[in-house]
Amino acid sequence: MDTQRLAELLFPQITKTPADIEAEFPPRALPEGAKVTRFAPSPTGFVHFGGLFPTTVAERLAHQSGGVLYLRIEDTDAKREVPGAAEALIRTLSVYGVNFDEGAILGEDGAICDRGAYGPYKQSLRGPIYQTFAKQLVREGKAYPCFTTEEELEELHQVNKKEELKNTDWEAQAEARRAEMLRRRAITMEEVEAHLAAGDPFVLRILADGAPDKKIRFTDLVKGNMEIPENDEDFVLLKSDGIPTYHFAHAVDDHLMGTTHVIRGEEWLPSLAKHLQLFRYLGFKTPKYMHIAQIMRLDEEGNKKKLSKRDMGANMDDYTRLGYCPEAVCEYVMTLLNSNYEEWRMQNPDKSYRDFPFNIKKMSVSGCLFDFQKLNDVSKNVISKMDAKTVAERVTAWALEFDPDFGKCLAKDASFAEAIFAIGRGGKKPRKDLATWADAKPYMGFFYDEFFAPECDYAEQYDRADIHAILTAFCEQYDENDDMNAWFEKIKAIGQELGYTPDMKAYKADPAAFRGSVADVSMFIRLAVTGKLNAPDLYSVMQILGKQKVLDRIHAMLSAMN
RNA sequence: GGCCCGUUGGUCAAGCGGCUAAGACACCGCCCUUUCACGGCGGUAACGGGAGUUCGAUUCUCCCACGGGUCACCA
Repeated sequence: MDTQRLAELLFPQITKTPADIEAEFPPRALPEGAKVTRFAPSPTGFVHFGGLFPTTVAERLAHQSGGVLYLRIEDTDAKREVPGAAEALIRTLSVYGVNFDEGAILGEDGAICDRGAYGPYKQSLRGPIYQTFAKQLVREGKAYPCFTTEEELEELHQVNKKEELKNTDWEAQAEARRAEMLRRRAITMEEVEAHLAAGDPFVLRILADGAPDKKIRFTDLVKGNMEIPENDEDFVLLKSDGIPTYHFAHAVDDHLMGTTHVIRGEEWLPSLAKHLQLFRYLGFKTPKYMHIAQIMRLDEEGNKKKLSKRDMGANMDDYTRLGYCPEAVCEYVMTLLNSNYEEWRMQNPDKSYRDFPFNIKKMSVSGCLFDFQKLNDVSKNVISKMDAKTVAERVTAWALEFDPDFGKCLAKDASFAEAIFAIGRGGKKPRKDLATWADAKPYMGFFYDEFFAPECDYAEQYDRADIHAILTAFCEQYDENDDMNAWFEKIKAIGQELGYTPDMKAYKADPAAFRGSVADVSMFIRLAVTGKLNAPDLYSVMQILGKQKVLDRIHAMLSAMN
């Protein structure tokens, strides 16, 4: 077959050569060791937690090494494309600290535009570039056109659609494919001309030179050394619309754009042989690869499964809605990404995670289970370090969107809200009771009459008359200007008169010797004032609430008891 | 089913031929404490199984089991 002629027949419109293209994409001038990484999403949906993972690695590696992080949109599948998805992707990533130096970025008008010298960064706009390399491959006899229609292929792969495939089906299918491949390869120039004359669409397939029983030795930066079988499948390079498949676009773009490290999920490992083959065919230097373990979830049977779109915690918007702050999510991601991160964090409690020396060697090879409990713990620590003003503002902002009734209460008086969140904040041992912004209402909602709802009654064992007497006495003696000590001394004294000891040690040693303790007295008052058995420091609560409201609530309790 | 990857406590994990097998989360107990939270102390809990290499295997090799991923004109 005259491959030179075939190339011209197939791609008459392509006049450039690969060398011309190469000249348009000169190597990057970067310092030694600088890494060029990328995020290359297909605009088919939202950002997935599993996607944030490799992306964070790419971001850290690039920016930590003085390199470049760029974004390339892999919109090679028009059928699946979701309008606006790319824009949303970029915005979400930005929230989680991933910002791009180059590529398809968001302009001031909110639309996507290119920045950088290696564009266009949308693959759908790079058709001629791919075709130039495709033409070259045809010329060299490394690729050929295939006129098999989608329907025919469908028929061939029909068995594949069924979940419960039997052994024999797989074998039969593989056999059928091999036969089909040979048939396709045997296409003659006459047949090609006839098809072309008839206007038949075709795909361009690679002419695979691999033997599956031969292995390629390969080193993945995360997975280490491995042996993978050579590729013998004539996979598609260009689809019938002239747009490349992922495999082809990956090789061409990552080469031209100067990617040094390809960071992606381990689900790509099985097609690695294809990529290696392509880089070799095209004469490109292969980048370094990092295949990152997947995040898993537990299914009904208790087995691990890849975290999928529909799972709670997959969509990054879930975290926003649940009230997790991005800093906490990033922090959690870092703990999963590098096993020594938590240790570093303990030694550097106030540094940004960006100061952490990210280390590829400290990455896990196996997939981990998503753990909300751990996220919550991480989040509590993150929030406990924020000042009251920040917490108040962010809780308010969150509530305004997801819990408007509560949000409006908070927004009404910002300094009041700030005072609420200042309780127990700061100092060496700050309260850690907020894992999410949504936790604020159950903890602090009682400050607002709208959400003040005494949630339980006094336990049976307490004498109603005692409670009544204590509350009444407290009302009589309460002085807003007392300091905490004086305030508490009064409470102790009130209790003691009725046989409620202020000496907790004595009480614990022999509870039967007393009617109760000052803990019980405090509880009576706390329940009346906050409506809850558990609340932040009662003295602070009263100071913030103000004398009138404190007395009102206690009086309300008193009359409710009658 | 083929191929590839993986397997240390409930979870995340350190370990890289010799250790009483770290640490964190969760859980339990104690202490601190007017409740809760915080903090402190302590506890329960692990090398999937079998061969081999070796004086010695969690660590190296092989086999098995289990789990995951993948087998498109999707990425």
